[in-house]
Amino acid sequence: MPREKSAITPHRSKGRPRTFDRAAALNRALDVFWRRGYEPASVAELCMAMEVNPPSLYAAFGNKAQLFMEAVHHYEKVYWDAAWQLLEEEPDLHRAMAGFFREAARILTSQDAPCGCMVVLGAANVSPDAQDVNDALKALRREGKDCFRHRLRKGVEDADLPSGTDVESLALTLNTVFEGMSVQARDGASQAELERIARTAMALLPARS
Amino acid sequence: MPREKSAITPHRSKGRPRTFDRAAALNRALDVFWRRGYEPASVAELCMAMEVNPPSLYAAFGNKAQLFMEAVHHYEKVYWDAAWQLLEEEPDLHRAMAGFFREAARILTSQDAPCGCMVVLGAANVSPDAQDVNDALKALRREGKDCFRHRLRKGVEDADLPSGTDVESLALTLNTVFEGMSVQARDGASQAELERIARTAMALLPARS
DNA sequence: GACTGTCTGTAGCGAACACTACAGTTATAG
DNA sequence: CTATAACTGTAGTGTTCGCTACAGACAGTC
Repeated sequence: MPREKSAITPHRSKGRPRTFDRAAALNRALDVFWRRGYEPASVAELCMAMEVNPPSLYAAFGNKAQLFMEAVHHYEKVYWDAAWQLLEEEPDLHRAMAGFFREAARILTSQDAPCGCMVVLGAANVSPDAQDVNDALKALRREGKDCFRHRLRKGVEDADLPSGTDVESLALTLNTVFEGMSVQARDGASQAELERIARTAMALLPARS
Repeated sequence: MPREKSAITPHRSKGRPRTFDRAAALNRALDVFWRRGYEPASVAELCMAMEVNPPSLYAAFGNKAQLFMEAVHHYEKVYWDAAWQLLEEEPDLHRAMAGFFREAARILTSQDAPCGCMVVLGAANVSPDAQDVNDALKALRREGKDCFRHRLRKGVEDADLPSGTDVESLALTLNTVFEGMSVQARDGASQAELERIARTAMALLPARS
């Protein structure tokens, strides 16, 4: 009965084995980065939360930027993959969009503290020397926009939207609402408020012709 | 012929007069804060841009946080006051909204570098010890939301909108689009793209009943 | 057993941060 | 003129930042 990951990752190589759970530590780091953002999260605070000393952190994750990227990756996988998949795979476009936004409202308010989406706000203010981190998040934001566009295009093909629909403008706008919801969430908007925003924005989708 | 402010503010008090133009220095500071955000803008960089040494900065503006607040205040006054006034005073609601968003698209792309709105993104990631700065911006964001709500309510009273209009949801959503536009702008969206988003979002406004 | 490689905690590196002590300068007040 | 008060540049302050040198601990390999 092989397990994918034991609590303490087993070592088959030489050397002293790691004494902490890498996956658990990554989760703790994600929590800190999500709440604080990239730069305000200090390595000291990360170490505290991860219950690890700096040398162990650097040995396991490289440096702060790499740890952040890995945390974002994990964040996307744990929190958003299902939502994006729902958007893509639900056959009916209107239900797909409504479902995605409802899920987004849930995720954006799932933390006990209000922090919005890590991809949208996690590296909003960043020194010029950490520009690569911001660029990576920017690429992820672009992916989100592309998902909207792609799904809307499919909606037109499926005749869920009128053939004359301005897919490009609609994708841009829905993506803007989506990213705006992160700002709202960080300002303390409740799940119900975010759902209301989402439901209102759904009116932008033309009915089946 | 009294001038409101001479290039070098005249002193009627004792002591050595200031040798730099306070207003001009504030403008330079605004520029730095706008591009970089609150925390990544270092006092050293601010001093460089303002052509002033640290002691002069602190004597004239208090500290970094106060300088930032004053810069934000100035930013609001110079860039946004006219837009909010247009929103409030243009009699026709649909024209008021469209005008405001068109103006917003212009302002958000007016800098040579993409940076979005200072109120929305200027202190997005901030250490816990600068929380008061974030709180102040949050209050300004709330004001914006209230402006939308107030204007929409007036629109219903003026019969520019149907009497059954859900003003609250509409205000929340338009404000979300507005704040989302800042994220788009920082990601490099052009004025034309922002206008397209705005025009698309305008479809949320019900026609005169 | 000796050898080797990786992880561990301690302790501290240089750099950058926001901010200021201080002495000198230049204005007004009396 | 002297005294006082505000601003000036130089040259720092203490703190925090991300990161690491180092020595000891612990594993597999021979």
